[in-house]
Amino acid sequence: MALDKIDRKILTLLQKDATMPVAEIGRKVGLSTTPCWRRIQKMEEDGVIQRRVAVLDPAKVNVGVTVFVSVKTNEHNDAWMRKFAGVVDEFPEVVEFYRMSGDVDYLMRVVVPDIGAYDAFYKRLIGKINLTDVSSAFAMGQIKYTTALPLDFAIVVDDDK
Amino acid sequence: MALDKIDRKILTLLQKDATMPVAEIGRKVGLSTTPCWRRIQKMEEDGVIQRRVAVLDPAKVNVGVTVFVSVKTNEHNDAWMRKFAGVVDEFPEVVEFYRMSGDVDYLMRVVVPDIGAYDAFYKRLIGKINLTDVSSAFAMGQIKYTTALPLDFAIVVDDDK
DNA sequence: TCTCGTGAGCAATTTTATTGCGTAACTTTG
DNA sequence: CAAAGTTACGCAATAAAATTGCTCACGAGA
Repeated sequence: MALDKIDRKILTLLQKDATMPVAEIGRKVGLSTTPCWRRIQKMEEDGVIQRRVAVLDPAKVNVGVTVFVSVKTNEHNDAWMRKFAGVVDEFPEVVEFYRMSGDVDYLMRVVVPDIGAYDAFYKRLIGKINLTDVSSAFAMGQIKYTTALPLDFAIVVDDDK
Repeated sequence: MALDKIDRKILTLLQKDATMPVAEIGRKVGLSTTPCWRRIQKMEEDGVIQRRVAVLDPAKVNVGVTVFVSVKTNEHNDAWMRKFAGVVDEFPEVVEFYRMSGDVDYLMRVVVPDIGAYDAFYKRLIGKINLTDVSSAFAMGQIKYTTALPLDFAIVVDDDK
């Protein structure tokens, strides 16, 4: 599952634009179409590349507002966590959800059109599961957002190129 | 720029899997290839669809740890904000960056291999820009992560279908 | 040196994307 | 009410890209 320099170049390109023809990717990384294609296939099979998706403009689909919701709880057992996860999964407004260390127990990122919609979401959420300590922080603006992960840390075997 | 029910169905599919052939998308939304293709083109031109990207498995590229970094500052001017934004842009580890209301001024999501790498990142960051009040919260696990935005709020004109 | 395993490339072949053209439904206007 | 324009559809042809089969070259180990 190790990635060499060419693999990482390919991934860098695909993280930016997954519509680029394999022939062009090959050209950019110094490979002909076939071996380049095979490398991509392998990375998909290995699960390094999970999927290819369309990224939409949040404002254009009317979810320009991001809210970070912190949750503290007393229920520190696995069953409750699963239930919470299940509930959250039902809400498409929740685009990210983390179990945290430290001060808060869970953190989620929620996208909505405006404050009013957030309030409606909030009511629906607490209707589905009992949450005691919830705190919401509104983002005034998204300065950076990328789906591209840094590849500088990827495991490498042979990296002389 | 309004989206009807068919457009939203198309977007739902493309947000899940952008490799699906247009013919198949058309079949699923009850349209032949051409009009379906034209709708997709239009949404790309309109910027509703921003891009198509490959999504990688964080663990497989060795950035399995997410850290949320909160920043408070006294510098509440536009120039400083731009500088900060510029600095952050240089760091591929920072995948999201928000200007916040309330308690903290900025919030960023950082992905790294481990605590040690986070510390190294932190040192590099504060070497680039003077930050006084920084607080880091580690995620113990990612329970949900999706690039798919909810389409329930999208602006609609004619939605009788 | 011989043989095997790994990657590369060329040249089909198959799949998809893209375009040209004609038709039907709905709207606007005289 | 009908003519004319606009919009969206579908079929069929064309162009582009993905995918596969086969062969060749290189380096490691017997």
